[in-house]
Amino acid sequence: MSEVSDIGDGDWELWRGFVMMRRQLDRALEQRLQADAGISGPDFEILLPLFRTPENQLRARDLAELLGWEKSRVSHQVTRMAARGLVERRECPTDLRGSWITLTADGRRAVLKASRGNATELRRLFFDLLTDEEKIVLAAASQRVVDAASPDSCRRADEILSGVDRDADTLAAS
Amino acid sequence: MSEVSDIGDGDWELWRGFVMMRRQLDRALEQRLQADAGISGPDFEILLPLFRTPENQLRARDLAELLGWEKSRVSHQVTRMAARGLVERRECPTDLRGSWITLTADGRRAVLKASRGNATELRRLFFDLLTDEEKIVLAAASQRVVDAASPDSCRRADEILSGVDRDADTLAAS
DNA sequence: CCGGTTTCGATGACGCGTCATCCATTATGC
DNA sequence: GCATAATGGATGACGCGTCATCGAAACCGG
Repeated sequence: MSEVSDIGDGDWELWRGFVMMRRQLDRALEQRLQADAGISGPDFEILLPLFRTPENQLRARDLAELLGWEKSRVSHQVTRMAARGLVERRECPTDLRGSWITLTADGRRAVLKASRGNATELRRLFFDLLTDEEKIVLAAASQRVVDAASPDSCRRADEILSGVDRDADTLAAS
Repeated sequence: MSEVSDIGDGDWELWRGFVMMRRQLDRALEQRLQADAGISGPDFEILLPLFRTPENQLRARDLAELLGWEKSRVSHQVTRMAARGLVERRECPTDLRGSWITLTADGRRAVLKASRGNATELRRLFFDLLTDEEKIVLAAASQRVVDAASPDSCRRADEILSGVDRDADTLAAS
């Protein structure tokens, strides 16, 4: 019989810790944003690039690429945020298909209220807990995973997994 | 005007890569599950403990604690899965408030079809990309972050950030 | 036994995220 | 110039996840 799994116990342990870290981190940051500025994480992700850009406005398309979001996600998010007055949609004169997303005064206020707490929390729960060496390791690992998981390499996955879907009776243990 | 925080460029770079890694990883695993067994990540998280348990059934409460989910999340998820025939709800004789969640034959088939590809993808996109040293670093870092973000330490965060004028925020919010 | 409290779980509302679809505009090839 | 594709973006449907609320059953101190 084959192994219980081709993933070792130590690796499962690592994965579990990794998932937990993400969950806790996201939860803490989200709560801080909500308490400080009444906005969500996705709200802040949109607001920050708008705030940093000279004219406080970006094309939806650029926003999508900047954040790695799908276009439809940007559109939905902007719709919700526009309803709350954090951003505004404007037509694009040079490309009539396009639309500019611009920061409103309320949006600017929200960024300012959110930034301090967000940065502090990020430092407290992440950056301050890592040594410089660990940061380098993490950055390198992240890059490798991103490269491996990028659409280009998905075909490779299909090849690897193209065999029979033999039963995986790999789960009875814990 | 471009400075909104005390976090260095290198750290922002790290954070961005980290976020990207999580997104890509989740997306790839999700797609693999969908292609192999027609189920989602949350579906799989529910099915796996049910599969591993001797009687193939668990109390909703235990499922919640096992996964670290809220009870309402379990309830919603089970409702959706029951509608697709992956699990069944049954009344609990010994505690009339409770309910057993049981694995159906379809649910069992789904687990079997999903497990292999999920493990392979996890290895390809994560474990195989990390050296043993990197795994140790990552595990240690994860543990540190989890400890820092655990509910116990949340009060410490409030103290640290208590200098902010949070009163004005609440007034402007609603 | 009885009234308060806690636990179990379902439910509705709402924001998030993806997918499929659609339409208008712009780019491209003949 | 014109047909055809490609792009930018909006929209609806649907699953995911949280929060607040609810009712019912169990627990617990008198």
